[in-house]
Amino acid sequence: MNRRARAVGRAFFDRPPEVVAEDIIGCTLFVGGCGGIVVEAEAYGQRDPASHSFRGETRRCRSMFGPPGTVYVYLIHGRHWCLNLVTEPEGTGAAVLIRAIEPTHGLAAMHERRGVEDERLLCAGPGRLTQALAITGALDGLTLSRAGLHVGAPRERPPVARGPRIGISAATDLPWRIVAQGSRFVSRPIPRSMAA
DNA sequence: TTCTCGATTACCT
DNA sequence: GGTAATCGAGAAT
Repeated sequence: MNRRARAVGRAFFDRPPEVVAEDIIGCTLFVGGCGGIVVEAEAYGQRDPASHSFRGETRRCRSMFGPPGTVYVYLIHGRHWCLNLVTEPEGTGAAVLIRAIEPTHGLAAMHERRGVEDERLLCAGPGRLTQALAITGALDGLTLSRAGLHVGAPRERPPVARGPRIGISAATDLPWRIVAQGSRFVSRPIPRSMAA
């Protein structure tokens, strides 16, 4: 890529999470000169028992109830940060979890932060992605622009596949995990038997 | 105040 | 394949 993609507007996030999760596949995501192409995302909706917002607004998930385009970053298992982007309907705790990108820019910095040689393992997983991009809880609650996050519209929309979300114990029947079909940079492929 | 467990990852067998 | 690491949020007491 020789030129930055046009940034998506607030309207991009003014849609339900399952729609944003699908449309963000193929978009570019950059932070501080590092980033790449989004290849995996999950939707978390209102009244979704797998979502942090299911039990209402708490100190941790307060950012999920902010306006669409708000950044929600939380710590999981005491060591990994996970990056979410809030969608509409505003105030209901709907968001999209960015799980993996195909790294294209700032590879040296990302390799250094991750400490791995294999390019495929740089950003394949929510915790790996945030480590590679140096995203922490300091960004929680900020808008995309204030957080220094740049989401760009895709040049072309890749074919996607849907399947059940990973690592949850509730609402496992919803096919709200979206991946770029055939990408080797996803955290794990969707089993053919579970594809929706 | 204490206890339990998690939208994960890396390392070990 | 199994499991330790590690710590904060939320539930339970």
